[in-house]
Amino acid sequence: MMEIAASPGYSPARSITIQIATWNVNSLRARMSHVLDWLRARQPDVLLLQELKGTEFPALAFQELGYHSEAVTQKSYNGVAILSRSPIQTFSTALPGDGEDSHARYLEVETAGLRVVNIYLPNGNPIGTEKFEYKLRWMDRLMEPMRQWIRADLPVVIGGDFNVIPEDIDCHKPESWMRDALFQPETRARYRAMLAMGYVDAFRALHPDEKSFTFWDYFRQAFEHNRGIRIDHFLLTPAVAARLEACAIDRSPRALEKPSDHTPVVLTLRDPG
DNA sequence: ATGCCCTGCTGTGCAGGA
Repeated sequence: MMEIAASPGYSPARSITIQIATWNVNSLRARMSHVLDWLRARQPDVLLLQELKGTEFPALAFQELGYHSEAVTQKSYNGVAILSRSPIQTFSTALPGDGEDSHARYLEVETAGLRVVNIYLPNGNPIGTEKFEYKLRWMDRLMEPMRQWIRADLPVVIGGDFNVIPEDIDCHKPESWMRDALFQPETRARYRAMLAMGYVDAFRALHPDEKSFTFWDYFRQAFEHNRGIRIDHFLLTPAVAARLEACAIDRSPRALEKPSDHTPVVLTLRDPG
């Protein structure tokens, strides 16, 4: 549902915006209190969740906060969900192109007047294995519908955990990631190919020189030292990019006790027209 | 070069994450 943007302290021209957030929670069961607290505080119109890590999905708890929801789950691993204040029409619960692929990593819906695609792109580590090949094939498969959405000039928001460090600026220390699947030339070339199609990286478009991260590993006080990477992204088709108002990383949940290793990214879009 | 830390599982250490 659209809402009047809060504007404490001053009164700009009335602007109607919609906020869409993405958050890899690294187990929904372990992070449920964080998610509920954050929803109450931020009240995004839409929230994309990744790494649910279980088959249970507490739709009722989200409904009590005013959210419709749709989830794609599997035992132990992966899992994605979309919450929305508006009704949700589900288009697809699996990425096309491989009938053998049973991972819960893709959810495509229509809500709030947008096509919203939630992805949990494969990690791909270690390189030189089937896991890395799976990641590259998954990216190739994703690019097929992405081309169609561009051709059809659809208003599409693709958000989620891409497991891609796009450029050097997106990590604290590039040398540390040289042998990692998230930073391989093949991985980054595919991400760049998505941008070349016409997709806009919402955060980077608004903050061309900002070194900000969405993930800090649990080791060696990485968050405290801000040794992180930017791997949670929003890619927008041109029709949506024209409405781009803001894209912000909310570091606060990462500082809580027992946090996810990722923190939310919040996209703000202006009203169409 | 590796582990660090965290999660789920029917486990009592492992796989997977990034």
